[in-house]
Amino acid sequence: MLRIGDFSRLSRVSVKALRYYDEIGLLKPVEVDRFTGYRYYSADQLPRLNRIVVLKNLGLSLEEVAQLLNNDLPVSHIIQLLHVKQAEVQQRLQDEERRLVQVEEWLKRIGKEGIMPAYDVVIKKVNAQTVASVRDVIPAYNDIGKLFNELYPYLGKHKAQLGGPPIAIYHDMEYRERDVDVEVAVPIAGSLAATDRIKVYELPAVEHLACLIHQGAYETLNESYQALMSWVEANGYQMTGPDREVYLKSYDQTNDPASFVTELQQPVAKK
Amino acid sequence: MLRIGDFSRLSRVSVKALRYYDEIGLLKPVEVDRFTGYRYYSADQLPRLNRIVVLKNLGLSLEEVAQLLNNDLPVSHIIQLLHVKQAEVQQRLQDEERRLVQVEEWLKRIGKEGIMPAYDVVIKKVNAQTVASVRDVIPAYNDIGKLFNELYPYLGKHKAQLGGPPIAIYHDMEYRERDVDVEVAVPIAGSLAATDRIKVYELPAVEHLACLIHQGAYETLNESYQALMSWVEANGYQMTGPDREVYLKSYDQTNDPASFVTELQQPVAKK
DNA sequence: ATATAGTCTCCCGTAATGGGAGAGTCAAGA
DNA sequence: TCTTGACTCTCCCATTACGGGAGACTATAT
Repeated sequence: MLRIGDFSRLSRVSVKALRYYDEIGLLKPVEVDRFTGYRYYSADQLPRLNRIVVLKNLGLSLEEVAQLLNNDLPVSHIIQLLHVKQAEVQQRLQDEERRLVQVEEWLKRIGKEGIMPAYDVVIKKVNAQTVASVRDVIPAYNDIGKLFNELYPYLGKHKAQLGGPPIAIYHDMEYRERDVDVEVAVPIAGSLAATDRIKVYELPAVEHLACLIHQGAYETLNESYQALMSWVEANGYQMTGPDREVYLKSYDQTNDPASFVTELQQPVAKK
Repeated sequence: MLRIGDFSRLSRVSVKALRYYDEIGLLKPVEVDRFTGYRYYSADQLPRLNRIVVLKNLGLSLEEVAQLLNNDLPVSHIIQLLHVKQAEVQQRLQDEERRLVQVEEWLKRIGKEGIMPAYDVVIKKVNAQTVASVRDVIPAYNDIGKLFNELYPYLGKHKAQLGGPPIAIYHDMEYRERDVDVEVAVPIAGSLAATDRIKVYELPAVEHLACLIHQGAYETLNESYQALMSWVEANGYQMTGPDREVYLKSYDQTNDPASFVTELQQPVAKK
């Protein structure tokens, strides 16, 4: 009979952990003194404890370890659990790899620029949402306001319930100075009648959207676009669809273009 | 001004998380209604929130994120922190890789044998310990008892305090049927006079010891040895020193050889 | 008898939220 | 104006696998 300290030394498992395993019923001492509460273990219990340690290192929770050890499950079930664990480990492995790339990217950026980077790119997912939209080829970017001026009065007239900030979608696959194919859309709740010019439909969900918040006037948007594109490049993504601008803070909330807030969104996929 | 739900939708950060960030002072709403407690955010806060998300994804704790964002630390400090994080990520990456190998090993074993594996190998570290030992070349394994019979009476006579179970160290680098160079040792606490035959010295620590618990009579030890060696092979280790047997439960505690418990220990290093 | 080392239970803390209760608030429709 | 439903608030508990520490008791050696 071994006292907990001796058993701990033999097994290299801490006393605290042993008491915890006792508490959750994973490994009970062969004997507990009814008067003093002292736990007494036997060397015979070392194999079980070793197995606990090994399974834990495999990434199983103690609850899963207990399942594997207590019932004698069918082997198929065990294999299944291990396959699940394998997938989890692979997932975490990928996560860590991505993390490593990104830490290195930061180190590179900060080393080059000598200051904290000025922008951050986040990968998001957006759900499908019903929108009312107008799409047209306009002479220049600045004419985008006209499309909104077409859309908003219509929404007001039909008392549509707005469901979020307005969005612009640039359908050209490359950059254009003029004759820009652009769609402006506003999320709406409920239903709304469409017209020739104004479509109402469900904007599909996008799984991976590289997003960057642009602060300031629209004249400096191109810098932010460049930053976004180079991030996409550097992080091993490729662009998979038309990019969007979400007007989070614009003329409707402030008159100072310097305080505008716009989110640039670029659908991407891992290369 | 955005209510927390709107801000949550725009940022894709949960309301719970936003409230938590508020609580720990990481991102406070621009305004909190003094009567209702409602939090009001501004779109201007999205860049900061994005940065929080990005740094969190890099593996920083929220406390570290707060440090980076609140003080304007010297850039060198930031770089240093990132290097630390880089090392951590690499460590976790390695851990996961090892884990993956081991999960696959288990799947292979369980697939081949059709049942739960019968043994487990654990990597341990042992500290240095003072031992009293006798080393000799004995005709056969069975004669090992004679060495103990030489050692134990001496320890008893000098009232030595025993510090753990007895150990045998096999100094031959390869397996031998006869003329085995073996050392038997017993950890002791305090000091003890040595003799010609009985040495007292500090058995050095070993960083990586592949350990397997053998249950049963010593006649079947060789099977366990084979299991241990093939595990070492399969997991990319190599043997780096003489192996040991630790007699956790033996004649001194039971008369039934079938209930003996012995730990086989093989010093190893990663290949 | 005493000193020392070991053990017991109980309670708190971790990191970053998620879940839920119960109460109050906001905006829109009838 | 009232109601309804969607939001929001605070507070409390739970998660994982223990580690730290307090205060009390126990075992063993001198």
